[in-house]
Amino acid sequence: MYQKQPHLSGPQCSVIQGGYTSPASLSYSVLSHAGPSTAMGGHMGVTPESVPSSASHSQMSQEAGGLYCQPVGAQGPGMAYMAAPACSTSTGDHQSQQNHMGQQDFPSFLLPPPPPPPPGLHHRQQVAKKGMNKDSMEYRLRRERNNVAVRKSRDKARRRIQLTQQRALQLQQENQRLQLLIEQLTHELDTLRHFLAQRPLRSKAEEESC
Amino acid sequence: MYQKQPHLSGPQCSVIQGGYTSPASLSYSVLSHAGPSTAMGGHMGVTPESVPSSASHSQMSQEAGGLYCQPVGAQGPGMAYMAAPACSTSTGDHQSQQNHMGQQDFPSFLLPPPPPPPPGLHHRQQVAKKGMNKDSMEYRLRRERNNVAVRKSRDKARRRIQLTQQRALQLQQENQRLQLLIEQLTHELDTLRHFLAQRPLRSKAEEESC
DNA sequence: ATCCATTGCGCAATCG
DNA sequence: CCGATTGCGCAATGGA
Repeated sequence: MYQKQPHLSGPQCSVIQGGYTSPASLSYSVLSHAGPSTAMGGHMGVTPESVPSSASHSQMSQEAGGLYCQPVGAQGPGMAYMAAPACSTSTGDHQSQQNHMGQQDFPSFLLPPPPPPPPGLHHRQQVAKKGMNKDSMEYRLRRERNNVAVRKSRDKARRRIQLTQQRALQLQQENQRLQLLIEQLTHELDTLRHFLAQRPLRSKAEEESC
Repeated sequence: MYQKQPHLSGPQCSVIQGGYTSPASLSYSVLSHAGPSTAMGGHMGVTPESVPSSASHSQMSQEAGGLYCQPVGAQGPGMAYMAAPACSTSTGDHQSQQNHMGQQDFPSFLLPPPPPPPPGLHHRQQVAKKGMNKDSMEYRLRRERNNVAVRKSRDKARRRIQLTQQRALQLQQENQRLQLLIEQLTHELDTLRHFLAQRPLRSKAEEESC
């Protein structure tokens, strides 16, 4: 049932273009995170399901990308929309960050601008990752492979969740069954005990005395 | 612990820019969908969890966006990478589709080029949605609200899944407990029965006969 | 008609 | 280096 198309609004050209926004966005702004349910803490230690093995991870990845170069005088509190057209070139796009909320409690420039060089990582690799050309064949191959992996992983997760759900249901039914059986047995036992109570023990010796 | 920043590869300007790709992408190409687990059908009728109320939805949204204007002579089988730079303007971006795989079993142009006008939808609304300026304040507000809702919904789902998991565990333990109790009762009952079997019923009449 | 809730998807970071 | 996970934002859609 795949290969469905929603609308296809714009020009529908056939380009990769890969424009994106994820690596940025302050996310969880005052307005957002403090709001909903358990408020803070959110999806912290909440493992998605039984999660066969991994259960810790880091749950942090691309959060505040646009932390730097924040308009010092952000808009009013609660929202920091900026009508800037675009600062990165067509190739260097992505990471456009929504910069929700806008201002932190403290100037964000104080944070370490360049990621502190983690020991053990080859500079080459870093550059290779960061300088990766979005139009490169290798990049697209990587993306496609990852997309496949993601879909697979999510299907798996869905199945796992569904199984857990079914198991819970079956266990509940089994529980009812067992509880009923226990009631039955208990009743039977009571009856038997009552029956015996009415006829005190009568040993063979006693019987002989008759 | 939010407000973390990953790397900030590019220029890190503070723009919304909203470049994105989702609405397109053929997705689930020969290579992808046929591959993983249950292959086709995938996450079809698999409700994420117990899903309090909604359980049908349509599970289809933006799948084959770049179906049209596919390069007739796609690359080889298995991958359809295209090194096109970008075709949409900075404002009309998003929906760039990866057009994985490339060619369908049949020329995709045969599909209805313009989305068939769904009866019941006002043209105004369509335009309002599709022509939405990515730089508009309203758009950003909508996006941010939705992002908040999405985070909330996902937190909820995580909690629900976790609860189901816990419930299954508790039920399993309860089951063991009940099963043990049943064994006990059954044994006791057997003992009692055996005891009675060895002393045939003795009515009062019989007793009097002694 | 507007708003929130869900859901599938692709991206990037990270884990194994 | 590669696949598996995971958090995130986007867009479509369901539902009130």
